[in-house]
Amino acid sequence: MEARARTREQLLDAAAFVFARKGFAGASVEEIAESAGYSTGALYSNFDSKEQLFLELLSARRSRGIARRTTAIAEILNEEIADDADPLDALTRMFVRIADSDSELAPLQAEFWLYAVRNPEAMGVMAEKLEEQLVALERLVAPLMERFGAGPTIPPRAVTSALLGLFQGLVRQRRVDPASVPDDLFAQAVRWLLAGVRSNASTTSAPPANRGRRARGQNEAR
Amino acid sequence: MEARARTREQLLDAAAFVFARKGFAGASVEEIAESAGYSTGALYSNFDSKEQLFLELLSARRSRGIARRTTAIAEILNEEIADDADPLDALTRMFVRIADSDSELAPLQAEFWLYAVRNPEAMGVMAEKLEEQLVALERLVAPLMERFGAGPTIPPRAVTSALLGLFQGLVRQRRVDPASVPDDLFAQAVRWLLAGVRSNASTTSAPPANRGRRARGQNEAR
DNA sequence: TGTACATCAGTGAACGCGCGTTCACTGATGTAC
DNA sequence: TGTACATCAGTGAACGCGCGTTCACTGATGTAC
Repeated sequence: MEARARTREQLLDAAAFVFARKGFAGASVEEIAESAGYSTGALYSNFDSKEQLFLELLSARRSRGIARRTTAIAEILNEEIADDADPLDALTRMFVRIADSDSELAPLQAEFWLYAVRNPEAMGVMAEKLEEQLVALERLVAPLMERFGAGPTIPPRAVTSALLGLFQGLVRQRRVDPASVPDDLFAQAVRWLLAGVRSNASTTSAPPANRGRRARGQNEAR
Repeated sequence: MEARARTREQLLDAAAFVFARKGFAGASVEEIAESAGYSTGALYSNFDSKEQLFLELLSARRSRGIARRTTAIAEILNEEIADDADPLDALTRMFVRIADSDSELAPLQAEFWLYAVRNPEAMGVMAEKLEEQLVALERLVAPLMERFGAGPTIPPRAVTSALLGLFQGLVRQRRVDPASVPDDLFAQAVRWLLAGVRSNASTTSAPPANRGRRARGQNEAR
């Protein structure tokens, strides 16, 4: 690799680390440069500004991370299926790993999200990355749905969105209080979700009346 | 109300607003004080530091917001039940309202979360607030579970945690790309979850084998 | 009722520090002959 | 192969700005007599 390109990569690595730990506003370019082993001048020789460095991280790096995690999940899932084991046990391991050991991912993602909420011109890139992630995940979720016998009327995309939201929400919650989100809660919730999808509680979803129901419109004056 | 206490409240209101829009590090005390109609000195006459003001917001204000939202949900739910309508339609409205119109809640919450992740001494307070919210929500979820016929082995607390995670995850996702999280996705997912909980896919959860399964341990050498 | 004084919430200018950014410079590497 | 020069990635001190915090002060309000 060209020397210059390697410097850039090192600066990006350091930036990801420092931004995750201190936040966009809290991180100083000096700390980033120093942590990469360079001077602040080197940073400005490779990037226009602190802001551009941050955005570069979002637009050029996120895709790589998404792809890496998706293939990792796919591998584990396939392995379990080949072993004829419960494929959802794999999700528990994945969940615990991302939630606990990759401790920089969630803060950095929160930082990106806040930046995009506050700087709408960056929201487009953010939406692209989300789309990328949803497309990648859908390729894993669709077969799972079929395997679990979901009704053909259920759009895999909606289920994928829900799963991603559930995952990210639980990861954050686990950081606050691990006890409130036990290791297997995510997989457990996925089981419930898939079972629900299978039983197809689509649009009707009348609650199973466990006591006499009055006909609509007969209720007394409000 | 005492004049001093009112000043404090106004400063706290302004702080919530500015912190939500600029973040903890990005907000300036001058902007907060000015936005409340006071001088920066007034702010320091009421709070020890920018940090303490922020923490005051977390520890003294969050509870109020949680209680307010919980009772609002409870009211709507009860109303729908009294009308004998689908109680989950209410959730759709609630979801859309909090996600779209209360646009400061999610960023401020993300800001608190990031602060706590970075300053572990504040994590305790954060966990207390989460606990408070889970307890409040559980009182709404447990009856719903019963109504939907959940197996008695399913702990309401786990379902509540999952629902809160799902909700918060989808709110954030919706900010990035509203199209990926349609209005009724949250309620839809809740339906799936509750239907799954009813069918009780608890610990066993063997996937419905749609082809011959080999006995465990018979698989060829790895 | 009126006067003198005490209290204290809020003012706003001043301070000093840390930051993002700039830029004249260095020195290693490559190229021309 | 050796020499002179060009290029350019990276240096690091300097600049100026905005910020959090301080503090001597003001002036409205309440109290004592």
